[in-house]
Amino acid sequence: MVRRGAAGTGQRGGAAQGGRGAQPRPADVCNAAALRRATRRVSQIYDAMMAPSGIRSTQRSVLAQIARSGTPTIGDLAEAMVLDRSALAHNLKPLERDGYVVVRIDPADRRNRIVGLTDAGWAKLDETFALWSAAQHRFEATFGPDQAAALRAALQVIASPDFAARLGEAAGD
Amino acid sequence: MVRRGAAGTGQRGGAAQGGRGAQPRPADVCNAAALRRATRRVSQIYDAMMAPSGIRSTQRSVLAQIARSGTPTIGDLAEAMVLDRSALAHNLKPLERDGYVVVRIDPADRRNRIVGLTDAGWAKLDETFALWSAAQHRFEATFGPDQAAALRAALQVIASPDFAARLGEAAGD
DNA sequence: ATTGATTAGGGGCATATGCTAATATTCGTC
DNA sequence: GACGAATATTAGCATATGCCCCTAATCAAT
Repeated sequence: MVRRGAAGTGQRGGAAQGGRGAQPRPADVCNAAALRRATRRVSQIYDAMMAPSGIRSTQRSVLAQIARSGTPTIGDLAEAMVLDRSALAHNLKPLERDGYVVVRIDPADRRNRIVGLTDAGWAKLDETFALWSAAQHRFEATFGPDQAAALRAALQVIASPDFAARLGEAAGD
Repeated sequence: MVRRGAAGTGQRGGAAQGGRGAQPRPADVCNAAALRRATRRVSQIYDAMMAPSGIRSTQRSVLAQIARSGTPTIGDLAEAMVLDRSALAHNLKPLERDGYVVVRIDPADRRNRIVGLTDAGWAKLDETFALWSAAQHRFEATFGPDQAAALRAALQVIASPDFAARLGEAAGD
C-alpha cells in the first residue's frame, strides 16, 4: 500500500530535483510551506528567549500592536496583524484573563469592542522589551543585518493589504 | 486603565516610526511577527485556492514531503519540515483518518513509526497538483519571480539545520 | 417607525503547534 | 543475560489559527 518511486509527487516524471529539463513549474518548493518552516524556526528562537517573561512572542506582538494602535477595535487589530478576527479574539482571551488587556464595548458604536492595555499590560511590554530585543539582535547577527532588512521589506510587501488585494483578485474562483 | 501615548511600546521615546534619530534598535519590526503575518497572508491564498480539494496547503505539504522522503519515520518528517514531532504526529491524524497516509511500526527498530502514502494519498497529491500549482503561479506573478526566488532562498537558509544551530548557540541561556 | 441590508463579534468545530511527562523499545555495559 | 542510558513516540494540556454560522447593532430606505 506504500508505493515508492512512482509518479505522483506533483513533480511528475521523476524530476524530483531538477532531473529533467526545466518544465514550467513554479519553483519546486511551495512558498507557503517555505514560509511556514522559516516562521517555525524563528518563532522557536524568539519564544525560547522570551520564556522567562511568561508570555510568548505571539502574545507580545499583540500587546505591541495594541500599544501602537492606541485604542483599536478587534477588527482593527485583526487587520493590522493579518489575522482572522476570531483568531485574534481567541488570542486575546489568555491576555485578558491574565490582566494585560481589557476589552470593552465602544460607546459610540456598540457593535465594536475596544481593546486596550492595562497597566499590567504596559508593564509586561516594558519588561519583555529586553528579551525581545535580544532575540531580535541574535537573529540579525546570525542572518545578517542587510539580509534581515531585505527579508523584512519583502515580508511587509506580502503582508500589505494592497498585495493581498492583487493576490486575491483571481483567487476566489 | 488604558493609558495612551506613554512609553512602553518597546520603541521608547515616541520614535514609533523613525521619528527620532536612529537608535541601535533592531529594526522596529519583529522578524518573527513579520514572518507570521506574511505566512498567514500567503497561506490564506493557498488554502482558498486549494479549498475544492478538501485538504489544506499544510496537509498537502505533509503528503508532498512524505512522497519526497519515501518511507520516513515521524522524526525524519518532523526534522525535514522544521516541525515538532508531536505536532507532526497530530497533523498526521486527520490524514490517517481520511486514508491518505498509513503509519506502522518499523520492523527493524520497533521504536520507530514509518509513514507512507496510500494509493488514496498519491491520488490526492496528484489531484491537488493543479490547484497548488495555480496558487504558486499566482503568488509568483504577483510578487515577482525574481523576488520570490530570493525570498525562498532566504527562507531556506533560515529553515536549514545549520542556521538553527548557529541561531541557537546562545539562545538557551 | 419598520424593515432589510450591512457590519462587528462571539461560539463551536477542526486543524496547527509546541511543551512536558509517560511509555515503549533498543543499545551498551557488565 | 540483566540493568541502566539513550531514543522514538504517544498522551494530555494550552495556545494559535481559520471557517462557518449566529446574534447584536447600526444604517439606509421606505
